[in-house]
Amino acid sequence: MTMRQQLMDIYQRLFDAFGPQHWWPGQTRFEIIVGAILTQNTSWTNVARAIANLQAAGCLEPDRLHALDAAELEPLIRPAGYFRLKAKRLRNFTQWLFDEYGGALETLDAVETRRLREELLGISGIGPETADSILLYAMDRPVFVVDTYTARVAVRHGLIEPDINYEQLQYLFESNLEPDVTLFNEYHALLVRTGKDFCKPTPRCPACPLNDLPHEIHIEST
DNA sequence: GACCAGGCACATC
DNA sequence: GATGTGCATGGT
Repeated sequence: MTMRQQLMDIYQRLFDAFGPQHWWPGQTRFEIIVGAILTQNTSWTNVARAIANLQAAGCLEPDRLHALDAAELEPLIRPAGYFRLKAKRLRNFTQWLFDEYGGALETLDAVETRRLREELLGISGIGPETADSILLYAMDRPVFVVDTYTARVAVRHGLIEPDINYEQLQYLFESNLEPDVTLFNEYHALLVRTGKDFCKPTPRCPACPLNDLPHEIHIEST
């Protein structure tokens, strides 16, 4: 099988097993961006509480969020963990949005994807995964989002070596799949679902949809 | 009580 | 340039 066929086979198995994941869980672009920052190394259930607090406070809009100082914002996002750090990161984003784009997310539509990615990476607190999540799920750009689950599944099934970096793993998917926002959306969501349910750091993968793939290290490797 | 969760920046060697 | 560490809450 070619790499493309392997990647599509994995996708098909996961989709057949789990069905559509309906990502991103958020109503507006700004809510998606806020969620992308808050979910850094944090489970979504915790993030959902923080977002509910922001919603209740009427602060899920760039101007309202930006108007808050740290003493007001930190308690609202406390359930998401790293709350002092993430309060700064949210503010770094809104500061950039107002400084460079007048606070209007729609103006980002005119910016070319590579350039927008570089600009996002220039914001302190936004790394590759957060930037790509924003690009794919908030900006509808065909960018493949890589995360720890992506790497874990790919390594366990022998698609890559363990020491591959973020951009290399991203390139593996982007160079072998059509640049399709819907496909990238669902694929990443399915990989996260697989990671949550089966591909734990401690390898125990009963009933994983990928169990009978031709691999040697699905269970044994890290 | 240990481990994990949809990372990232910064220090240190 | 690789490797280590702090950040923090909540579920299993």
